[in-house]
Amino acid sequence: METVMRIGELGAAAGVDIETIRYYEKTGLLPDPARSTNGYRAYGPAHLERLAFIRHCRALDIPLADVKRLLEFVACPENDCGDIDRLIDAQLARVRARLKSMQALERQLASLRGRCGVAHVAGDCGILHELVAAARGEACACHIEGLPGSKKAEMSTRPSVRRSGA
Amino acid sequence: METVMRIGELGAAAGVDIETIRYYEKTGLLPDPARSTNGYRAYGPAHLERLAFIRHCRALDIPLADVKRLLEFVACPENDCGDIDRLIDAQLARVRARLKSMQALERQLASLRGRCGVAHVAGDCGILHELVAAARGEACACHIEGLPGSKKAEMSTRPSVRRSGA
DNA sequence: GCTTGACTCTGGAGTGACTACGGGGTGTGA
DNA sequence: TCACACCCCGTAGTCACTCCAGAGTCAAGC
Ligand SMILES: [Zn+2]
Ligand SMILES: [Zn+2]
Ligand SMILES: [Zn+2]
Ligand SMILES: [Zn+2]
Repeated sequence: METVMRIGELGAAAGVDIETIRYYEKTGLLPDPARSTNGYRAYGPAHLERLAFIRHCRALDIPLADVKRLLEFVACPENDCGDIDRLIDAQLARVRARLKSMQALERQLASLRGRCGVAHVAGDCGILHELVAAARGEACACHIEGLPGSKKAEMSTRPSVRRSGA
Repeated sequence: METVMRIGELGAAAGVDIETIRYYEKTGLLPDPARSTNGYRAYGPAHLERLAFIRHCRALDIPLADVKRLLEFVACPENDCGDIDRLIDAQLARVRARLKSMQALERQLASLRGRCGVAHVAGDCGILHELVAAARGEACACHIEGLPGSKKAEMSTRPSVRRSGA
């Protein structure tokens, strides 16, 4: 059985949009595939595996630059693995920082949502009132003026990993 | 007391980068301020309040388009507040979805990090092995092929709200 | 008077990871 | 022959900033 795929088949097999595959190729994450006589990309199982690896790393929110480095480790297994550890550590730290601020966010939004009673005019909406009041500096940490060490956790990029169709 | 600020003062007062302020102006979130004779922007306290409102909403990860809508409600308090509720509900749903996938991410990454033992060659690194194995489809939900309802929670944009210097 | 430095102005480009589009070529079943 | 699905390429758009170059403005110091 010859497992030669065109881009659409590869995309369907991996659950990845074709445009994304071409993007990975353009940015050097996927090697340039062979071409059929008509110019269509011709992929083999190795491409599928590599693409799945990339998508799995992306599902872990690992940035493409780091995925590239991981792929180099896969290609060169004789390299030192300390860098892999550090990479995953950094990723974990990023995710934990985001997680923490997400939790704070969730709490704030949940309490905010509870502020809207029966009022139906925006001028009487508790949500809007709360937002305006908070912006004035009451009970909010997002815009304290003279605070020295008031850095928020950085948020980095979004993973998203959405698949188009089954 | 005349509280007329130049852009740098406004930025310092609100803890916002000047570039960000100009960006908000360009995109219509902040109204075009008056200009001094030398062409410098001249802001008043209303601008500061509006900017703080925007930053507070951004700290809640509310996208700028929605912030714009909220500002319209502030300007027109006679409008129906149902839209505010729905907006906050949607935001809360987004945040909760992200939170959930962040938690899953944290678990996956934490277990992944534990995979690296004493090995110092990438070829023997448990992390890399696990990543490759997971990409092949073992024990991972990120790239199941025939699953019908396998949509991942969408991740939307990042807030970041970082302040430059106190 | 001249220089230095801090501040401001403008328009434009870059970031990450896609996503969408326009204008065309290819291949197959009716 | 025609419709339609698939493929090609290059470019531009998304979001919320962030950075830059090149120029103008202003007060203080010498
Ligand atoms: Zn996976
Ligand atoms: Zn309400
Ligand atoms: Zn706030
Ligand atoms: Zn290791």
